[in-house]
Amino acid sequence: MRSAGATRAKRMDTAEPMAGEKKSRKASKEIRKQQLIEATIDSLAKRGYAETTLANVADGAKLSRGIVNFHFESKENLLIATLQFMADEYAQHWSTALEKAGPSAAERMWALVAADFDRRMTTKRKLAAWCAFWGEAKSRPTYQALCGARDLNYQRTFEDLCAEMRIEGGYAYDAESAALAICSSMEGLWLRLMMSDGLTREAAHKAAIECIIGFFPKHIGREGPIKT
Amino acid sequence: MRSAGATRAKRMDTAEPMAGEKKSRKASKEIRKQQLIEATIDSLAKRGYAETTLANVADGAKLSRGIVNFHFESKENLLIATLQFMADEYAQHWSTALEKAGPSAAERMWALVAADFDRRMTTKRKLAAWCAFWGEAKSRPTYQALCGARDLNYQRTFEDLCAEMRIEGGYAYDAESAALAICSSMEGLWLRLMMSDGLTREAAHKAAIECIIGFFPKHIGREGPIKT
DNA sequence: GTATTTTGAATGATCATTCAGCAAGCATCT
DNA sequence: AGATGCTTGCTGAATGATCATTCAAAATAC
Repeated sequence: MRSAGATRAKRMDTAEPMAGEKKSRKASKEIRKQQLIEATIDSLAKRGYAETTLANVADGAKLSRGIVNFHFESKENLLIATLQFMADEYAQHWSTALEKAGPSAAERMWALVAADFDRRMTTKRKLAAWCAFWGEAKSRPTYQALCGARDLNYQRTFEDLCAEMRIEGGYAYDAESAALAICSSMEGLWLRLMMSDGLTREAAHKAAIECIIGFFPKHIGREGPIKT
Repeated sequence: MRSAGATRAKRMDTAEPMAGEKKSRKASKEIRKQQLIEATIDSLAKRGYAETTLANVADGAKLSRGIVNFHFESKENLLIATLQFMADEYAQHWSTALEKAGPSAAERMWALVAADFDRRMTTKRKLAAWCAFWGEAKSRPTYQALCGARDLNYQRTFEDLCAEMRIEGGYAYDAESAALAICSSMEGLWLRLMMSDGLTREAAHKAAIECIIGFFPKHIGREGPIKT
């Protein structure tokens, strides 16, 4: 194990220049928390939920054993904070993509799908961490709530887009079913990206695009949203 | 805890009539193993993977603490046997559905999708158990292999059906992407069935049907495969 | 009778949590 | 500037709880 001095030196290298007096302390605390969350994601990806121990996390962060309980009070709190972080990051990511997209429903849906298969989101590491939480969500209300909140806005946004295109295109199905099928498909593709080594991010993205083309053939083509 | 006598009496009620002398012993062993596997699925569904202990399983089966190690040697063996059992059952289920289906690709696909949302397969109990294993599959090669084997034949069958209809209908996409999108969608729907209380089996099945209609509009309609 | 199955207490390993003590940052005083 | 004391952050050994596994003895089947 590394000495405390080395660790601290490293932190000071990477941390901000410490302008204010109170700020530097607070920043340090947040940075340390984030460091532990990243180490938790690493361990979840490497060892899975059941085999992730506080010792693993601490070792991964190159810190001592008691550190997690000092910053998070308990293992459960650490895991909740980790899931919270991933959920926030995910929401932030697709929200930003939506803002940057064009005004039409087709453009917005295309952007949402692209965001879901963005290289930054589909790391094996993050997919595995998501999946670890999914596996435990059934029996843990807190995880279920956080995983569910991930969807709630996303799915509603998706439903609105589906409804808009449905009316424009005169499609026969109902918007809820379409949104459900498409969102589920993307989640299932995430699952497979994580599980099998044979599937690439690009192939998964392509499959998702075929899926939305199936639902909105007048609005979306293989090359992108269809301009009218 | 119940007495051993009561348990055994119950087993003899439900077990086969015990014809041969050697056979009855062997049967008893298999029955006891199955009983423990069922208790494991119960515990996975109720408590999740991480919190499932051998004591839970034994209590659930109304048997004593050491029983699992006697029949399965280790906790790991029990879990592998449980996953194996679920995988076999699943494969058996869709294979049977496929055999019973009509000869056309559309009929066969309709039957496969219906099988996936059959009441017997989409119990919260079983979905939760599947999901518990998915969550650990990333870091456990044995689980990964068993979960993957689940797909291998299924997906290949699906790809063949997609390819057949694609040629008949002159659809523009490639069969692999279509099969991937549809299979993933169904897996994602399973995930959601397990997670959220708001989604019903029927709604999930409907969404899956809309998905395949999108891919094969000339072959499949909302009421079933389209006869030509 | 012997062989098989089951029990449940004992064992030892793993792990989360605690906490007394150490180190570093920071302000105040000389 | 250097010394002093206070606060915050961190360490790692100790603690106690949980749990898989073992096994001697008991129960049951044959």
